[in-house]
Amino acid sequence: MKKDFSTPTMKDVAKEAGVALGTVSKVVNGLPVGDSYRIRVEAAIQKLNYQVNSYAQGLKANKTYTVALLIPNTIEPFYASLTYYINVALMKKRYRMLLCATDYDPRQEQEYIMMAQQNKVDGIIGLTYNPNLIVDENTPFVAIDRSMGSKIPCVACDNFAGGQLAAEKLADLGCKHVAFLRSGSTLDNEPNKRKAGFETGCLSRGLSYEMKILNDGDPFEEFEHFISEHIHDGRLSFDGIFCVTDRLAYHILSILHRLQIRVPEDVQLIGFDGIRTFGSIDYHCSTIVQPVSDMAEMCVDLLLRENTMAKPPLVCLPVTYAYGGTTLEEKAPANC
Amino acid sequence: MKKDFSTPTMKDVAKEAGVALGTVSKVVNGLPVGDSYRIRVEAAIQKLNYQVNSYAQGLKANKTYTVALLIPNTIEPFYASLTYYINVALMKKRYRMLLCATDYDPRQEQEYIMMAQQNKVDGIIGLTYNPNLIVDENTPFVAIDRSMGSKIPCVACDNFAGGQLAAEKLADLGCKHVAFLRSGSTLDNEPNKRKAGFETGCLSRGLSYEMKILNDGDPFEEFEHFISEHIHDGRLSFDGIFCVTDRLAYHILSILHRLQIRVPEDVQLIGFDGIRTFGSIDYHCSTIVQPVSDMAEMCVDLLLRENTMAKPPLVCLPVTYAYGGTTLEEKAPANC
DNA sequence: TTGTATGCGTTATCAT
DNA sequence: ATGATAACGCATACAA
Repeated sequence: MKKDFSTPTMKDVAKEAGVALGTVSKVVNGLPVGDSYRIRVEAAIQKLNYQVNSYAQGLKANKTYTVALLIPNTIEPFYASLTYYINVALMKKRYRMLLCATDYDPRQEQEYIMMAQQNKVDGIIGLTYNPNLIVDENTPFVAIDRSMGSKIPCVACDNFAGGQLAAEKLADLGCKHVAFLRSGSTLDNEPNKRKAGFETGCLSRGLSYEMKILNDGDPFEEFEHFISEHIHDGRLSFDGIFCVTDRLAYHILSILHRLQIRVPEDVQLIGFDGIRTFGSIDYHCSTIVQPVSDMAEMCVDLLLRENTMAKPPLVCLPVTYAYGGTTLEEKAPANC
Repeated sequence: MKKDFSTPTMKDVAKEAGVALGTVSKVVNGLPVGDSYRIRVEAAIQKLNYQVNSYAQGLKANKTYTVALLIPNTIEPFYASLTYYINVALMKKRYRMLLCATDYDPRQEQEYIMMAQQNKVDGIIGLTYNPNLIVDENTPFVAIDRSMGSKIPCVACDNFAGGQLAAEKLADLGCKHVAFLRSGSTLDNEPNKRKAGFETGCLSRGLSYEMKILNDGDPFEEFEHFISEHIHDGRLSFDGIFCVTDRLAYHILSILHRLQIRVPEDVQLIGFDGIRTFGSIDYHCSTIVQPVSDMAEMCVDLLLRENTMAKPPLVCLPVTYAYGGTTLEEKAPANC
């Protein structure tokens, strides 16, 4: 019994064109071939609707033009945006992307890494939460937002400068006493530098500040308690807040509304991340903007760079400030 | 010259364990093997850190356990959510996902399809905008939100019922004269049924309505004109609006704010999609909720279903209504 | 220049 | 039950 319904192979093309197998391979790969042969082969390819089998290619060449992306999910705007831009950056270089949504689960992260290795990916880009990931020595790896040792490059925005910038902005906009709010992973990662940057900025501008830091398990309600405690005679005792993410800022905003504190009149609010899901019209809050597209390109560049020696252990990309309605401003930027 | 730094193969394991190649294969695949052999092989696998090569498997078996997802991007909440849940549904069945962000570009869509076919994917799930996609007959395909002929199943939410539900909700909440606003692709797709459903709902409830429909190229500002034109003596001439997406609702909301129209006091607003990126605390507007997770599961089920005959041409999944602050409500649902 | 033969890592069909 | 061998589709070194 012969294969019949299956997709055509090079052998079929060769037979159809009346040439040898190697000749077809050369035509497909753009290697020099006599014109008369080339034409016949191309005609046969058209006729049979032939497409190369990347699996056979990959097996032979030990290269798959495939990269795995490990990311908690694609729903939170920062992850969603990163995923998109990394996909675009890979596509530009004609690489395919294996998406691995890990749900912050260290076990799933490890499982996906093994899957990727079995799939012989040419590299892995990972924003992960497992501190002891086991990843094969000869599978290139680029980490986002977390240092995983000097052999693995880490790409992040300049989180420290971002915190500093937030403090300076609040000072510029007239704040005197501010608060720093943080929740999220206590894992040793780059975004944690936002706090140190903010403190540095406050000190250099003579801003006094307090901090409320929630650890992983803590209930979000604690932020509401914290804010309530700082209301005396209907007035909030600080006039500026820096939230470690836009997500948190969004949450704080709803608390403030509920407590009848006006933003930005009574208190100004700055978040961090700066993703605008619907283009320029869409913002929750003023924010420190991560250069997501640049970070994505950098990840891909570093990952696919041949020269292993030229891979720096940490790359910090510059952040910017963007107005978003929760700070006072000379004037709001034009919409649309 | 021998391979040396490359990853170990079955042959290496066989040599290490002192058994034949076939025996290793059996152990790896869980086929019956003598216990003494099994133990030696497993030890060798451990020692060498062996992992199967899915590319060799795929070549042999003509099955790759890989599915491609074609989606415009992963940034807009509905697409982001769909991507995530499809990834989860695939993972459950131990399938890998090739992410293809197409940017609404018909050419990229076609390119990605060819790439997927060369990659010998076991199937393709696509939310596409190219009406003449060429896709190989023997590559299973499931479409989202767009019918592509009776041979290709289409998965969507019940868009007609959703439009109807929106009209009924507005009627229940006291509206008398409402508006339908729409922008987006004019391509013949399932979401376009929202309009017909809404009209049907209005008629059955005796609601009068007007419509403003923007075509692909039209500037968004037209919505602002439309609304301005319907303000007389500071009052809007309709008391309810149904927007064809949450994205549009969000935009309309900011226009209404600018025009000093209060929501929901002066006019109630219902959108469509219902993605909450930050969990339950996060909403822009009241909305008709698509069952994204169910849609994702359905796509995967249909795609991987062996029995080709059992694939219905169109599957519509039920929608629900969710309060989100832009409609009057008996009381807001408890947060958290 | 074109054709032939071998091997990539695996699975499956054979004998043993 | 285990070991040898062919085949999957392609690329390439080598022979013609």
